[in-house]
Amino acid sequence: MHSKLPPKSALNNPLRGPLRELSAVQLPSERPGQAGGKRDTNRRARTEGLLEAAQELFLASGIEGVSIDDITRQAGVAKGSFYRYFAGKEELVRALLTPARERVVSAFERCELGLRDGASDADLNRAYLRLGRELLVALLGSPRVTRLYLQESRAPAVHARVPVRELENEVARLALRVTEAAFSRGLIRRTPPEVSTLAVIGAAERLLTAYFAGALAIEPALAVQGLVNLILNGMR
Amino acid sequence: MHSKLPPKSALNNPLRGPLRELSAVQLPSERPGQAGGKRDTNRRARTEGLLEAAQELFLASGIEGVSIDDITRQAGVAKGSFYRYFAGKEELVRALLTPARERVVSAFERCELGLRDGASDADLNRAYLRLGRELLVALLGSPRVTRLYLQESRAPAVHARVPVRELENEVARLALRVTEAAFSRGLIRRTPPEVSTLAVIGAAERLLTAYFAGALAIEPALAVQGLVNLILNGMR
Amino acid sequence: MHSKLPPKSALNNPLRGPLRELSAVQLPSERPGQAGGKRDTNRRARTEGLLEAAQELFLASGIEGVSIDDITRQAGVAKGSFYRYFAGKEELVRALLTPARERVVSAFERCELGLRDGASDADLNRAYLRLGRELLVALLGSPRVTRLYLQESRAPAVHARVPVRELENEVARLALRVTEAAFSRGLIRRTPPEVSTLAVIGAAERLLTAYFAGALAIEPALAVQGLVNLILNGMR
Amino acid sequence: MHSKLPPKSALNNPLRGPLRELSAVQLPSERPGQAGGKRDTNRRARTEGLLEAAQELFLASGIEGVSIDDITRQAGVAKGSFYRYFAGKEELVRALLTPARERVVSAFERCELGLRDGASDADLNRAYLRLGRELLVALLGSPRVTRLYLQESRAPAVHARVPVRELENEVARLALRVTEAAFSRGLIRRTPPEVSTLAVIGAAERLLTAYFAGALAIEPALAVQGLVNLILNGMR
DNA sequence: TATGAATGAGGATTCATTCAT
DNA sequence: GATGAATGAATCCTCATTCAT
Repeated sequence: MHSKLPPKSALNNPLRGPLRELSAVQLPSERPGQAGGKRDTNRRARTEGLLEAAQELFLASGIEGVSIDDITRQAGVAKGSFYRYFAGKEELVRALLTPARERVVSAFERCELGLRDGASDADLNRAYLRLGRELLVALLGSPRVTRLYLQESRAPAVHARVPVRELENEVARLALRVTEAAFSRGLIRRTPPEVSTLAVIGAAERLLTAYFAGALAIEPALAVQGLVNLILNGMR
Repeated sequence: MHSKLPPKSALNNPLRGPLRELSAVQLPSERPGQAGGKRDTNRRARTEGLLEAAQELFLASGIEGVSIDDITRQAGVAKGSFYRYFAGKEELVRALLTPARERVVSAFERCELGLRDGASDADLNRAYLRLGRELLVALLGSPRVTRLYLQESRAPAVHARVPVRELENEVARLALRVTEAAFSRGLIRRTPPEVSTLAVIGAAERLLTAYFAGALAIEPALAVQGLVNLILNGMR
Repeated sequence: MHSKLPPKSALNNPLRGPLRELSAVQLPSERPGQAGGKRDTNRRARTEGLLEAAQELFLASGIEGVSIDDITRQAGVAKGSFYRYFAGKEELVRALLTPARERVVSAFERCELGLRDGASDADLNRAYLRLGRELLVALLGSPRVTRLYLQESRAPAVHARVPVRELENEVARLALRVTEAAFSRGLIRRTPPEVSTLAVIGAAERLLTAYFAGALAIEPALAVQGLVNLILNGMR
Repeated sequence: MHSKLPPKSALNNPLRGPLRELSAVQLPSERPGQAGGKRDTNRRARTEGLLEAAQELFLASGIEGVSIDDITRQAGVAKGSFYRYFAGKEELVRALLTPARERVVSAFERCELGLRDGASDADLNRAYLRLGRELLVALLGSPRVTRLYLQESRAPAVHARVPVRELENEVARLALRVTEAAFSRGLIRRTPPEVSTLAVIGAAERLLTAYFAGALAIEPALAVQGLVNLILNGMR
């Protein structure tokens, strides 16, 4: 079942190439030239260069603190070229989030299914652990996108931050569905589903933030374990 | 148990006066005119007007999305007047946070003391509940500052956001000390202190965010109860 | 003949009090209060404080680079008070120049008289030497005003620099009259009066500038001697 | 003897094209477009237009009295365009001075060489006359830059005036070397080199200033002759 | 298609001057 | 009289977006 996960080393080691973490860059579709042809290749290279540059800069200065000029200068392309690839900063942010978003969504859906099938406490335990592990893999597999999400997902949904907030809403919605699935089957009792859902999300996000900031002494995998323990069994 | 909480109306209804939530505006002291004189009154009114305007705008557009022009226009004062009261946006943000910061710090300190004195599980339970309640009072007593903190405390510490991140660091530090106090007394066992501290902070912040966004169906006091239950006893 | 000159030490040593070099500060005349009374004393103190502050700042940053704010802050008075004493920066500059201007004018006039009376080459020599000496005394007796004049007298006559340029014109006019007096008596032959006049002025100003900048290794008195030698041997 | 001087009309009449006096505008080289292509042409035109506008305005109001807005308005370009061509006013001033600076430096160097080779009094006389003539040609060939230099070279070296003061220092240094060359060969005796150097510079600058102000009745070439006479007869 | 030049609105900050206290 | 608060124009500089080359 876990055989399709990337090996552990891929999670902890720095990624080799720039933006290796982004699997499938989204491109406008109605373009001339064959897929894989020279034009297509150039277009992809440009797009990835811009995304990579923007990603780096966003993490350093925040989405709002980075100008198109900054991005194109960092990417080494002309300013005018930016607008051939993205309608604006908001579209670029959307493109930046899309691959990770898809992975997170699918992780949630798979986990939800697993949760529906389980029945015993052990099943619940296993499902939640898998939820944590899969999300961890998804998030740590795109560390910079994750950091971008973490740092921008709370600020007001204005301008280029809109797609981040959309993702934030989607995550909350997906997570709530998971919790409600568990709740409806009587596996969770004491806490209202909204509360426990948001609490878990908040806890996880805060731990991730600390991890990325280097402020968490322990391994993220252990932190997940600790978090799941905490969630399931409480502090005592 | 809830008798010390502010009445519901105070939490959910808009505050009457501008910035009622800010207790004591910080002012430079070496100014002419008697305290309480006309000049002093005008000065305080201006300062509060600017803080109030900035607060409103920050919540709507984010700190970075609001210009000095926006603030002075909203406050109804001349652009140049801003700089008589604040050295820049960063200083204004600092002034905005200061009263709440002090209240939060003192709440943490009081709670830490209570925790040190307790010995039994019941003591722990009580101390944590009081921690939650006191912070809740502090935070919901300054709802807009709290929202400002929540929305800005994750983004990069650049420019005017610096004071928010400073506060964020301080909160994490204070909370960790509380947890370590409990941990050192053997009241918490299973989870490393950093993990449980950050998890609780993250959970609380997320719940507050949802509450302020109107996305939490239940009362915040109940949510706190639920959160503390969750923390202490786990989901099961 | 030299008995009325200040002693040498007064020329070379730094002046003790601030603005000691300014003898008679010009004040608006139709003010209430007796001359020498408390009001009058305060007024003079304020005026001198502002002039002193302005003088210092002008030398450091140029007349145009200094704001009213800078001056009042440096003088330790309220900004509004400035306008009770001066109509604006231009008037302040005028007040700054006036005492030195009067001294220079009278020096020129005395020298011109001496030149008209003389007949021999020795008379000419003496008159010119005295001219140089008297101007030197006048200029080095108000070193900061002199520096201000030197640094501002070439730039366009706009705004607050107008009075400096007026003085510059007056100096050129006075000097030309001196030269023409000598020329008309046949004491100077080879060079047209305008040329020699302006040449001498320019040379003297440049040497003074270097002296004040600390770029002239020799004593100013020796420099004058050298300059007069240079001029006289050339002009005859 | 005067045959190599520019004809009178060239000196007194306004120059035909804009900034004809500036020989080679300095441009960043790593720009796209062929040299001489449309882009290159436009770029040069813009640069010259800005320099020309600034030059005119600087002479009228002084460097400090002219804003970037003034310059772009006068040049007929958008405000933002200024910064594509110059990092700021200081850089523009530097660009304005550079061609003239190079000409002056080379004139000094050639003259110094000539002076080293000469031996007799006649050689000295000739070398100095040539020095005067060459500098005159250089300075009157760029009359507006010369005027700019004259009007700004004494004021404090702040902000955009820094390059002017740099040039002023360089001129003094070069001139001193010339004088020292003459001095070391025994051609000048009575006056210390610093004094005579600065005196000559000051005299020449003052005469030029008067000439440009229309306050010198005689021809500049004659004035130079007069000045050299004055100097040489005095210095020997 | 790629480039970077052009634009002018918008941002922060300063300033001279007036005026209420 | 003295103070410093208020004002809004002015200044420097940046930015997103468009467009000629």
